[in-house]
Amino acid sequence: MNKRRYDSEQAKVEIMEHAVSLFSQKGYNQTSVGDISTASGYSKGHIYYHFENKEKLFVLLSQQTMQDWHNKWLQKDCTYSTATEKLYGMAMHVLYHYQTPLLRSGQELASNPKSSPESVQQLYNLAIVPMSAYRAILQEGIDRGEFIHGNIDEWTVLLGTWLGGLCQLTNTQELKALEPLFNQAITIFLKEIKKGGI
Amino acid sequence: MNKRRYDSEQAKVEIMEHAVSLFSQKGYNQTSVGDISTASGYSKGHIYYHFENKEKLFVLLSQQTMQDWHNKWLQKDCTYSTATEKLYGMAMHVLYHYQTPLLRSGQELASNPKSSPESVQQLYNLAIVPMSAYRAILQEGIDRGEFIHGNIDEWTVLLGTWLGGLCQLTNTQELKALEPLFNQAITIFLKEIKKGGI
DNA sequence: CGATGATTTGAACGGTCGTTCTAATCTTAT
DNA sequence: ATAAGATTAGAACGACCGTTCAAATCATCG
Repeated sequence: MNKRRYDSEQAKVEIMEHAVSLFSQKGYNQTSVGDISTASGYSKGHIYYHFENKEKLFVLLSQQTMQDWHNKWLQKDCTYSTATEKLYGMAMHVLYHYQTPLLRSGQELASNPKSSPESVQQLYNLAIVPMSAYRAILQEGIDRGEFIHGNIDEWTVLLGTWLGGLCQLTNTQELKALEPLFNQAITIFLKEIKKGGI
Repeated sequence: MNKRRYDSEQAKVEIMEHAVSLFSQKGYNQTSVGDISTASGYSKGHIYYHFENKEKLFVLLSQQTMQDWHNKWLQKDCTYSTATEKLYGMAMHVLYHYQTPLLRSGQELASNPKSSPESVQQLYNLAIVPMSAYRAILQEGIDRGEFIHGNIDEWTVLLGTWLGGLCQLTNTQELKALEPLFNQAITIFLKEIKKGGI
């Protein structure tokens, strides 16, 4: 009744790490179970010992990645004292920690009619995580009197789509070089919502 | 030496129409040549009579779609009298005519290592088309004295990513319902760049 | 040691897909 | 009408992929 017999858990972790890397680089459809097998050094059969199928593996990795992103944000969140600071901090957090390539390959899975509806739903649910984080900051800003009263749902979507759009640039550009762009987006957005900013 | 013998050109057009539709709905990898054959009613062999391979077909369709989008914009462009009006007009043009699903599936092709570098390059070049259209409006606004002097390249990227991000919503929402969101994005953006807008 | 159950492998299956090839059909020109 | 060339169909190939399965290996416990 030991927790670990002979390190199957370690193998599972290694498989997941290589799978995340491959899905991010090549996308969902273009990453084969054989690729994951070769990269991780474990047989294809062994992957199916740990995971029901490729689809479930991908959904699990996506959820775990998003969870990880959110947890890291919550750690930073309390280090800022104003909602305005939080917005700039969030922009950097998105730039450096949002796993755009992995989450984008989820669209491949979601657009495939053969994918199980359950998996597709689980992937769509992931989009709620960042949106609710953005919304929390905006709400806090209103409550604290930093931001004007406005349509918070609309603001959330506008902010989310802008940051999401900017993230697509991470394919082709250095992250460091994108910092001014992300900050400028926040600055422009703040002009709209900040009290006395008109 | 007639132009059309017996309507092979018509067949080619029909194949292209169905291919665009399928690539948009199911993505690049999940759309097989067999799918296009079934949908169009022409045999797989016939598709290869008109097109060198699946990859070239997709690139051609992408280019044609982008060209079409740009041409339609140029027709509208001259009906607006100010750069400000053009920005709002562009937002609607993007919302209703930018073929997000098709162009997104280009990322599947581009992320596949087996794709020919030439095709990947051609797809990346497509991104220049909308960006230069945005830039032209911003430049005109500055020249006409509507907009302040600022970093036009940065503005172009910020506007482009925002509209691009908003386009992702067209998957799940009605286009009509997105109009206020697109307009609001332009309004916020204009507050930053409009003369005397501070 | 020997049994038991967890772990791991690698071959094999069934299916799909992009592409090629050959033959058949059709149009046009002579 | 018949040859020549354009067009179309459909079978076939070779490669790959997700998944299954039976057998082999290993750690632990009685």
